[in-house]
This record gives sequence, C-alpha cells and structure tokens, in this order.
Amino acid sequence: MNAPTVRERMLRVREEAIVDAVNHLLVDKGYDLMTVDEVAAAVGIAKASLYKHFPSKEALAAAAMVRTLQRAQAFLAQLALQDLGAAARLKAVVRWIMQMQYDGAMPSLPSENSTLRSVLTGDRAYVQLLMEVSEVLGGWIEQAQRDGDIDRRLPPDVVLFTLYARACDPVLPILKAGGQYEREQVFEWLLGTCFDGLAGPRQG
Amino acid sequence: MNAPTVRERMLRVREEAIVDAVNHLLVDKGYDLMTVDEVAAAVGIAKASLYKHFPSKEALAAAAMVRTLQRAQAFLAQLALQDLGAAARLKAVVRWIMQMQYDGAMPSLPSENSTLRSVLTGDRAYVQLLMEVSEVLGGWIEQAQRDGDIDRRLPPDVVLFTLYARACDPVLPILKAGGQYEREQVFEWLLGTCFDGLAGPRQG
DNA sequence: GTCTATATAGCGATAGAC
DNA sequence: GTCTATCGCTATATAGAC
Repeated sequence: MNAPTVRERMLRVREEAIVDAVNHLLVDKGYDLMTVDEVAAAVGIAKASLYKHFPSKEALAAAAMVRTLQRAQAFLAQLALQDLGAAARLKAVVRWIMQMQYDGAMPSLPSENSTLRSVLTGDRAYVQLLMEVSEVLGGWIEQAQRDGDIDRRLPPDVVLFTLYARACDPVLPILKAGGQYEREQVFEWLLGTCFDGLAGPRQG
Repeated sequence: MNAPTVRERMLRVREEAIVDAVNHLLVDKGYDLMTVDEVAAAVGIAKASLYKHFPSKEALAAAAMVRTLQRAQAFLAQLALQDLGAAARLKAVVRWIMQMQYDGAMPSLPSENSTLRSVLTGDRAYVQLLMEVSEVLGGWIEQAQRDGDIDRRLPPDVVLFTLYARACDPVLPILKAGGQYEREQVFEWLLGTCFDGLAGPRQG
C-alpha cells in the first residue's frame, strides 16, 4: 500500500463525517425513521452526493454499525491487556456499552423483526466483526463460569445474548430522560440488576 | 345502558377481528413495518372499510395495545386474589409476559424513539391503563423490598422499568428462534437472570 | 358499511449538467 | 464529486358510488 494522497485523505474525512451523521441519527431516531435527506442535510451536501460515497441507505447504516463494532473490538483488546478477572472484564464491557449509549455515541442494537437487523445480517463485514467479538466474550463468559462468578447452569450463549441485550435496554434511556438520577448512579444500578438481579447481592 | 342490538354486536365482533389482526401483525412485524393494507387483507375487508371503524393507523395500534394492557390488568386482578408474597406475584407477572410473547400473543412494548411510543403516549386510554397497572405493580414492588426479596437500595421506579423492559427483551425471541431450548427452560433462565442476575442465586 | 378508484405525500434512488 | 431536478414506488388516507 502506498501512502494516501491528499485526495484520498479528503475522501476519507468526508466519509467519516457522513458516518458520524448517520451514527447520530441512528441514535436519535433509529433506522426506519432516519431519512437519507436528513443525513445529507446533516453532512451539508446534496443527497445525490451521498450516493457517490455509499450505494444505499442500508450501506450507510451498516457502515455506522460496523464502526461501532470496531470500537467495541478495540475496547475488548485493550481490556484483554489488563490484569482483570473474567467477570470484571464482562462488567467493564457492560459499563462501556452503557456509557456509550448514555452519551449518545452508540445506536441501539436492532431488536428482532426490525429492518436494521435484516440489513446487518446481510452485511459481511458486520457479521464477521460480530463473530469475532462474540468469540472473545464467549471465552470470558466460560472463564467467569469456571470462576463461579456467573451461574454455571446458564448456557454461555444465553449469557452472551443477555449481555448484548444491554445495548438495547430501554431502561437506560428512560432513566436518562427522567433526569432525576446521576449518570454514575444509573450505571451502578443497571450493572447491579444485570449481574446480581433485582434481588441484589445476597452476601453484601 | 340498554342491551346491545344485533347491529351493535356485529360491529363489536368485527372490530374484535380487526384488533386481532392488528395484534398479530404488531407481534410479527412491528408498528412501522405493518401496513394498513395488510390489516385489511388479514381481516378480509377493504381498506376503506377499516377506516370506518378506526380513524387512523395510529388508532389501530393503540386499540391493540390497550387490549393487551386490559388483559394484563385482568391478570393482575386475578393474581391479587391469590395468597402469594409480593415477590412471587412479581415473578408471576414476568412469567406471564414471557408466556404471552413466546406464544405470539403480545406485541413488544415500544422502545424509546419509536413511532409506536409517541402514538401511545398520545392515547388517553392507554396512558390511563398504564398508570393503573403501574400503581398495582408499584405497591407489590415496595412490599417485596420490605420483605427483603428485592434490593432495598433500588428506587421502585427503576425496578418497575426493569420489569416492563421484560416485555421488549430481545433475548426471549432470539432463544425462541434458535429453537434449541425448551419453552419452560427458557422461562426459568430469564426469570433467573431477571431476579437473581447472571451470577445466579448465592445461597442455592 | 362495504366496495373501487384515487388523491396526496414522503422517501429511496437516479439523470444529467457542470 | 457536486449540484438541481425528477423518477418510481409505496403507504396513509379519502371520494364517491352502491
């Protein structure tokens, strides 16, 4: 690979700006309610110009979600370097998800039957990344079960789905919208209900 | 009130059929992807006839969600007659939600920023019912906290939102779609993660 | 109250000039 | 690659006959 030309760098910057706008709109309105006109307006270019960069609305959304997954992957890699137990790593992941969502930096994962879901399952890069991330998390889950920090009777994939579901939990946005609790306090409560349940820790 | 005429009864039956079809489509595709044409086709009447019964797509969805809430309310009333502790009642409610969803009888509650949410918050009957249901659940939650079955440090509304969120948890449909676990087994796992967390019960 | 046919509008995507 | 202008389709909602 040669060094990128000025032209290529400008293109890359422009496309980053597009993905930023898409990301913001996905957070704000979700895939179905987001329009390509809005994306173009947010970036400050004409709609037709958008289509020179990305071939479809689906590709726009996929690009944003792929970038989110890449950031998640980077966070996992950084976590893996630290001297932490498996359960502590999993909790850090959930906390990271909540922080990203609270700060409006991460779109909700698509629930079943959504348009976005079918878009993403058709995107090779996204599926590949999701598999890699799941691989890493799966290893930590099994380790946490051996450590006795996660219920050994739960199949690892059930645990994995439950963790992923934190990325589309409506409780966080509701509590944020309510505005009567502190950010960190909300994180503590939701981390608690996730790992210790509504009953709370038994030996505290 | 006089006794209903034959005409009124036929009207009511027809509208029940419409709400049934809407309910089914809401479960299947969600509000945004459901079209009024589909509803009409499912009922077997023309679209224009639908609009004689309900003034808009929004009203259709609201009617279906109101009926769901009425059924929830009836279940709560029945539960209140039984000799159960507060925590046991709350678990029964969560189990009921999961059963309804598993059997395709209950649409997912709308997450934040969805079209359906703004539709429902604008519907007086729905909001009123939701308040009544929340009142009952709120009482049980506080009792369960006094009993020590739910973490006393959690604000009751955080607990309430967490329970409501079980009605739009993607983990249940994913596990159902996977098809590799038994229905009752899935309920046990999800009930467990809800009340005892991923860590599981500590003194079991 | 049911139908057929149509109005109206929004949105994804494209044509074609520059 | 950027723009303006427009196509083509779909979906909500309505008109008007019966």
